[in-house]
Amino acid sequence: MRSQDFEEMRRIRFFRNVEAGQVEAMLRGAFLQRFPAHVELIHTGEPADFLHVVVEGTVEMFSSHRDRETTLGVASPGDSFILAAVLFDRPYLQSARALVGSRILMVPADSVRQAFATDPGFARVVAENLALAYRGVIKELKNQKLRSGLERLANWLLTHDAENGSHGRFEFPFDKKVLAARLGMAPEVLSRSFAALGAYHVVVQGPTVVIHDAAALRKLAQPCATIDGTSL
Amino acid sequence: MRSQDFEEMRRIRFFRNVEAGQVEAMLRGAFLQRFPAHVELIHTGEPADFLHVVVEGTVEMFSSHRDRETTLGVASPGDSFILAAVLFDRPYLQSARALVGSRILMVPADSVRQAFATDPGFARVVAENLALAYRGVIKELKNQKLRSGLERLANWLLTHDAENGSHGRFEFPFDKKVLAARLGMAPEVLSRSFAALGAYHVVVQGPTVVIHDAAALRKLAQPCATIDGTSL
DNA sequence: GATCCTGATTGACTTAAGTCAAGCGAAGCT
DNA sequence: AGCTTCGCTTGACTTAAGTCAATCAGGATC
Repeated sequence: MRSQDFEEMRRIRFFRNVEAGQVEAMLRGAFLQRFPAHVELIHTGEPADFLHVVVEGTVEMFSSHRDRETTLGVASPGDSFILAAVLFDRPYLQSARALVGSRILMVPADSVRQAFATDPGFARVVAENLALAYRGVIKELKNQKLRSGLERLANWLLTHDAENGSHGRFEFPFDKKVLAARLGMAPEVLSRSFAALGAYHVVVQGPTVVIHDAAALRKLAQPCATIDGTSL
Repeated sequence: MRSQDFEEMRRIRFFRNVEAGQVEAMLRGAFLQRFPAHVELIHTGEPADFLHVVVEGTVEMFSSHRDRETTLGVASPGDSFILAAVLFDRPYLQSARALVGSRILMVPADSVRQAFATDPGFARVVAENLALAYRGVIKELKNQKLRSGLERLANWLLTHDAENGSHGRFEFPFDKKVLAARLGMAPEVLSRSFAALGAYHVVVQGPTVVIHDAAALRKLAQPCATIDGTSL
């Protein structure tokens, strides 16, 4: 890794509140790698060799079983993934692929475990990350089991709009079929769901969405802090 | 808490590998409480006042939204719950109710946060618990999104049998309607699924199940280490 | 420009799962 | 005993979602 990269890495969310010495120790053996779109970074079942942190780009976490595949989440810059597997030396439960060209920081598992064992501050950061990740998955599970496809879509639109300035209009950050997998439905069902949202004054024109009546959409979506809250 | 209880609590899985002094500090302000069956211990959305640890009994973790309700997991003796919420002072994402009369250790959230901040050993234990919990939910989410109801049931039967000595025969540890919620299906669907498993030589007689042909059931279930593995 | 892609949409149909209602049977009560 | 209650099952039906196939639109390529 080049020296100007060090500075950039140290600003990453994941390394905030971690002792400078520990960060450097972890970065020493680390790689900063560029992956083209659609490339698979890690594969379910393999041993956890590196902790991955998204520096730039978007990474889809997914998993397959038999002939089915589903998306479990999408990682954005600043997010780490497969931390739990790395820490306790377990096989990955998820696969990851770059959705667009991405820069990924790869920290050797040993360094992470070393830092975790010796630096209580880092252990705290790790626990916080795990707690947040855990709560995120719980929410996703509730989202999945307690809502219909249309409701999940409506809520996704609302939270995505809120995360992007609440203009009531935005572009899709990835292909609609990725969104479909993300929401746990077939692409065709997503199409039909968009059509159904016409009744709630949501208009989809190619890659852009306009929410003309947020109140109506919210009435359908019934957002809930213990499922959607991006903050809690 | 009585003094003979202290000894019992210190043997709990959750307190293994934690400094004796820290354990005592946490237990000092703790309650050991008995809850009758069907009583709700905590409720979604409330602030996290106590860390709960199951000493005896079984606790169902669930959540409701609109007019729907679903079971997110079942905690057995030795399991703690809502650790993530307690640690970072967030509202509960799940509700909990006793399935049978249960003894629950309740540790004040402050004590837990205190121990987490001061004892690196405890922080490590906490991170391990969170990592395990996280991986558990990821598996549950995959189970939910990648398998049909019948497949989920088949796998539940296999793992439950394995956890109870692999005799190919066991009694249900809770009502079938709880199992149905656990598996994410209506009770009626569970009934029909049991009927459908007749073709695989699974016989259900009231509260007992007999698996006559584990190989056939396994062929249907297609168990997978990255979904079912109780160990990984 | 013509051609290929790939992603998205639409229609017709199948399948999985939920719902409603009725009936059964064991546990518990008076 | 007679009764109720509750959990479970079964049947008939509805609804949500998946599947298959055809079509269309926009970008790339040559």
